[in-house]
Amino acid sequence: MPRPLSKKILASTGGDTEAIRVHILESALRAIQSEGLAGASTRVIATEAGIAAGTLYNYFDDRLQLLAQAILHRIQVLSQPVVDLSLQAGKGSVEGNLRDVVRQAGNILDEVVPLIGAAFSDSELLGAFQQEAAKTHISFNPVYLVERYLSAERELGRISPQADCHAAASTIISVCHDRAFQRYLHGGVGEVESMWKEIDFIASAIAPRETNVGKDS
Amino acid sequence: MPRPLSKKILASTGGDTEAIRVHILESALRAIQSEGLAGASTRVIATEAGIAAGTLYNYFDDRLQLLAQAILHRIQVLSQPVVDLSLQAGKGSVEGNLRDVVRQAGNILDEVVPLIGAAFSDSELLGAFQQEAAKTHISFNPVYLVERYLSAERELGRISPQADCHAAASTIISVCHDRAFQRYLHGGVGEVESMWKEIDFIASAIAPRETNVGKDS
Amino acid sequence: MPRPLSKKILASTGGDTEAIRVHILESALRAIQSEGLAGASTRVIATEAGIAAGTLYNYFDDRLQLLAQAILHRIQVLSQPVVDLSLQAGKGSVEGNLRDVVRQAGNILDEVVPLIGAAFSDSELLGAFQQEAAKTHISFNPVYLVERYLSAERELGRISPQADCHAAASTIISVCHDRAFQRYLHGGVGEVESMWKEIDFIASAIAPRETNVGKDS
Amino acid sequence: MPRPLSKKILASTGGDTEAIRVHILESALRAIQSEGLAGASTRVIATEAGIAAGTLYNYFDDRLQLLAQAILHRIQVLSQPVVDLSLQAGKGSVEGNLRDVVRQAGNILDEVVPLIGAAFSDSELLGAFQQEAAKTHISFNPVYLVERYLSAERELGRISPQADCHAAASTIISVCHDRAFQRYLHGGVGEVESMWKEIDFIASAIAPRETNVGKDS
DNA sequence: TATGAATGAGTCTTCATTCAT
DNA sequence: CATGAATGAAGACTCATTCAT
Repeated sequence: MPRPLSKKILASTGGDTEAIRVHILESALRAIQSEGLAGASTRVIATEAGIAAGTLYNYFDDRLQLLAQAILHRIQVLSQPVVDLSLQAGKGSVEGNLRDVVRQAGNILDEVVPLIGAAFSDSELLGAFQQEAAKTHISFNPVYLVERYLSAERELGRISPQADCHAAASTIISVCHDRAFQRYLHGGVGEVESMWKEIDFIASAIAPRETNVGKDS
Repeated sequence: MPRPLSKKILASTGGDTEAIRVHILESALRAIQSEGLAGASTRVIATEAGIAAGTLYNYFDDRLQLLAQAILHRIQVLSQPVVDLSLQAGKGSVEGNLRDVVRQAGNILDEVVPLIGAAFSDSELLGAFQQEAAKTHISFNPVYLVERYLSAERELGRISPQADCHAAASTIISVCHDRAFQRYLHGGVGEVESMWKEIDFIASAIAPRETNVGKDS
Repeated sequence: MPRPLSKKILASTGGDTEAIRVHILESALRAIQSEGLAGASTRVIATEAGIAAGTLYNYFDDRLQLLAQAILHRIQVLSQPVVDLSLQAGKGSVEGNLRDVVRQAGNILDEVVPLIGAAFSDSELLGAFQQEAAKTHISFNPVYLVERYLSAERELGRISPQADCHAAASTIISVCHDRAFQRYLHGGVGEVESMWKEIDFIASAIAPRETNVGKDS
Repeated sequence: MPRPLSKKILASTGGDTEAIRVHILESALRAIQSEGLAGASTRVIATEAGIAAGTLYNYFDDRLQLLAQAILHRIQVLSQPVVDLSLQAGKGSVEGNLRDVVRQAGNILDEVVPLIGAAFSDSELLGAFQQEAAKTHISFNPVYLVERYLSAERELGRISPQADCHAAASTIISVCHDRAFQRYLHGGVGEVESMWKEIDFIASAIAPRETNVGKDS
């Protein structure tokens, strides 16, 4: 017999359907993060969202779709505020800028990796995830951000003209990804610094060949 | 009706307890790979193994231990034939050798990544996995294999004396890991070639500065 | 297929939550009485109640709580109509009144003893039972009822002024308890009469020494 | 392939079939007492007995028969050493002697009651128990022991000639039984003293009417 | 005769989903 | 459009019993 959504929720969403959907997605994400994927039952999610279990089905086809969208939504939100690194070209040191982007990526990935990992365990969820991911246009590709920055620096002559900026950027991001997974797998935390040697290695690989410069002059 | 193991199984195991254990482990692995970790229920595994559900518990404490051991067993089997790359030092080209190791790692990781990834979603499984892994001596750490090879090449003068072999090896393996994850996540397959640019990039980063040297002289 | 409660049940409960709870409790009790405590599985109880197995868990935390509440509920129902024996003081004969209370207690105990006894075998159930009993206010203590009656009779001079009313009452109830246990243990039924000798014995123990007094005077 | 019983067991039983049977019964009893009736699975019993699970079935038809016999066997053993109270007639005080028997009965019942109680939970076990009990001739009936003693005292003039010795004895044993159950049900221990008032009550009921004696003299 | 691995029915419990209200 | 009680199919795990060895 209960009709209206709780006042609390109505207040925060204005009763807007899309806002409620997002509210549920965020609740589902909290459930996943606190209870684990298996523990994020519809009841837990509904409780977290402050709505009835049945109400979920007015907004989502089934639990899997809801979970997949919740994860994707969070990834999109996290990816939003990535700084346009290319603006930093010419400022500071190349190596320092790369460290900055690595640090930033690390923070994001520390949250994203468990979410992605969760999808690995359930082939149905993985399918739903891939399906939802296909619908969504993920313009955010950190590789391109970094590549654009490196290209800008190359134009400024701060890195070697022969440097393969795409390969370098791609390699950097791979290291970030891998380390985030390792941190999660081994329960390590805040060990972003363990990447510095690799980052330095890459930075030096694209650095202008000072020896040449020195020798030429 | 509780009698003998099916003739089929007895034939392939000879009734040996350890062989039956392995038979179950392999059946469990097939179940994980075809149904996903979450779908690998005790019933599915038992069916796949051709035994009764209860029989599993004569060989394993519980489902989690069984899954963890199944995954570890497969990883050990896969890691068995890893070539000692350092034997290749001095032969072929460094870049070619790295491509070989990357190809080999790619094949293994394509199978291992979904297995490891599965453990991500379930902290209990992760625990069981780490516990079982602690019992097993997994000496296989690809980073060291590659690093050893690179060091050998450095001694031979085929790569730059200043090269940070550990950072380079670590970076290579990170790229391998990341790409395996990407392949799994996006359902892509056989895209090992997409790594060549990054491998070349790393190879050139550690290459001796012959050209410069040559130019100078 | 998950819809409404069966018409039969809805008819008898009006759909009232508390009425359904009681309906389940009574079904559980029938299950215990016909199958024994160990045989009162959730499936049996659900079948007896005409509901789905899962529905039990909408009303009770777990099987043990359900069983404990079922037993307590029955005890409360049985204890309801216990006559206030002290009202009988001065009427009829003391011995006759005691026989009445013994008969009444016998009927109740014949049903209660198997229920209580059941809790003996399972320490977990015993725990659940004690926990539930703590919540419920069971004021019914037959010893005090009988003691109050005997005291009233003593005031009226119908029993000896030296009589230890509490000890007498306690002894009477002990006899009732023990006989109920014996009846249950040996499958005997309706042998309440076997107690008359003991009751007479107790009655004569507290009787005023009229004969002596008479003889003396 | 293992043929002989473990040396340990052979040593203690001499390989005698009946001795082995008793050994199993005692092991089963320990299992019941330490694990509870439900916890006394065939495997637990077999382990406790130091034999294989299947071996049980060479000595007993099924688990229920085994349990019932184990309980009965223990009860018989416990009942063995009951002192022939009638030998005490004329010595000490009647009240003191009754207290002694009550104390002795209390100790036995404290162990017997949980065993009997266990049978209450499982109607099948209760049936098996009653069946086994019927086969066995339980000559031990404490009521008769006490009655015999009281009769002896009556002959000696230490209790009233009108005393109904059977009713008194029966009442005493009932009190013992009931208190043992109460102790078990409420977890009370060593509270045998709580019975003294009732015992005194009964003792005084059968005491010679001193007042008469006094008055007559 | 003793063994103990194999069985599979059975246990309690959870949960995604539906739909009458 | 929200509710939440009802469903029943799983789920993991246990255990009495059998029988080939």
